[in-house]
Amino acid sequence: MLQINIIRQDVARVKEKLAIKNFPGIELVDKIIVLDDDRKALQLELETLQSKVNSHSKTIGQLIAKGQKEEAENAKKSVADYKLQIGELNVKLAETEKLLLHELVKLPNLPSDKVPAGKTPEDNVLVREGGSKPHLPEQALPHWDLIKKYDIIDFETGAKITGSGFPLYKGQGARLQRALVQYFLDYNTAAGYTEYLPPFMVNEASAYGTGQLPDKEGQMYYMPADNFYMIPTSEVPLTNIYRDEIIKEENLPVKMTAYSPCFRREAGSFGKDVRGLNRVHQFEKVEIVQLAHPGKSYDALEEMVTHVEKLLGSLELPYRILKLCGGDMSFTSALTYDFEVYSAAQERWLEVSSVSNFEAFQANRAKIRFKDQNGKNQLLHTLNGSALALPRIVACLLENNQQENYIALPGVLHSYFGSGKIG
RNA sequence: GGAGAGAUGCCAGAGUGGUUGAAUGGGACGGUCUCGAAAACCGUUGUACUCGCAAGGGUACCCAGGGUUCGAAUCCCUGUCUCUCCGCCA
Repeated sequence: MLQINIIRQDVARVKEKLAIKNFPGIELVDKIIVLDDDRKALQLELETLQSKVNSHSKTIGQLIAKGQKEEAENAKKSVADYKLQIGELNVKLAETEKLLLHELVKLPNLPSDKVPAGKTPEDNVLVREGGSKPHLPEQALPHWDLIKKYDIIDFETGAKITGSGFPLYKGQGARLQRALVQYFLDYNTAAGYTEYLPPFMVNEASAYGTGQLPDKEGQMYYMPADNFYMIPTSEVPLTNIYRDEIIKEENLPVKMTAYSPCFRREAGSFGKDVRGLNRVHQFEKVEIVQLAHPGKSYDALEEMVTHVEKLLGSLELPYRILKLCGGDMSFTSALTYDFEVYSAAQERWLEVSSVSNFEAFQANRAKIRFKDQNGKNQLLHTLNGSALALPRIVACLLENNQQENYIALPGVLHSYFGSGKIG
């Protein structure tokens, strides 16, 4: 959520920035400012009355103490009138605040100055490419065939147990998941990230704090009996660790990593994008999150990009890094780099990580702050990225490394996997 | 799931209807003393919103949400969480 004060400071700039994100409701900005003006006026009126009630009440107390009962009774009567007005104003103010918040949460984060203009993924800017694409033989198989050939992932039985998009990993397939998670966590903690194992369900306040609610409600699995949401990413519990907290400046940046399964309803997805491991309802992911000083968040972002890049390099997968254009960025992000690996058998790029700086957008809603050197509380910047999401990494590992009778695994995984190959 | 106890500032912990945004202690910060430090002493030490050019005001907040009252940290209701006991259980 954008800070209302920042919007008010430079309305023209806010509108300009929203245009880069191709936000269709620019006029919302003016509406919000009018609502905020109303709010201020109502608040002033209300507080003036409350102030009167308070001072009268004090007087009444003193009168009673002196035994002047009649004067006290008269004073009580005069307060009753204020109380009526206060009641009405309270209702109006609450309505206005609700409306203001309702509109304010509709505004996406402002893109940073570094974000290129553009509308579709074609407008994303290629930052770097790395690794080399393998030359596969004619009869190379896509991963959905390879998993059957080696009997390592069973979608049909997963569908029987739960439903479509809930893969059942088996044997070496299950072990590969464990090996990758372990490797990623070790890699992240070696870089100074503190490892967590968070709850996989969160309450409403947490889902709201990181911005999953209210706009992405339909994408989460929901448990009505307890009002819990299954996490779509461990970013949610990790970031919410510091919700409503004030961090000491010397403890910045806060660097966290966690493995978790991720649950996504993916309502509305269809077609070849969802084939095999490309899009599933439950998948494993290791996430990195940073809470950074506002002046240092873009350095932190670059650091995270390098961190993920080296990790992909160590898996010996062909990758590329894209800087997302305004139109392809998420609602909450100020700057995002996407990491894609090349799936040789599908002959397409698959997104495996997305590293973003949210600036103060999440922190404003979740009230994540630090005390600066002047003793003033300031919002932090939040950043996160995947390091890494497993399914598409697995798809590429299988496809790109397929041999006639086995699948070769990159050297870094051998000790974790207990073998150098599948099959 | 059943029974009971509790939730107050950075921490501990008073406070059971009237200048209480909150005693006291600890911590932290500033100062005095000291060559320096410790000790001692003095002082400072919440957040959000809002009015104001400023100085300086106002309002709200003692888990959360309602209620009673002229007035609530204090009384009532509901919820959440924590602890203890019982039950169940990997």
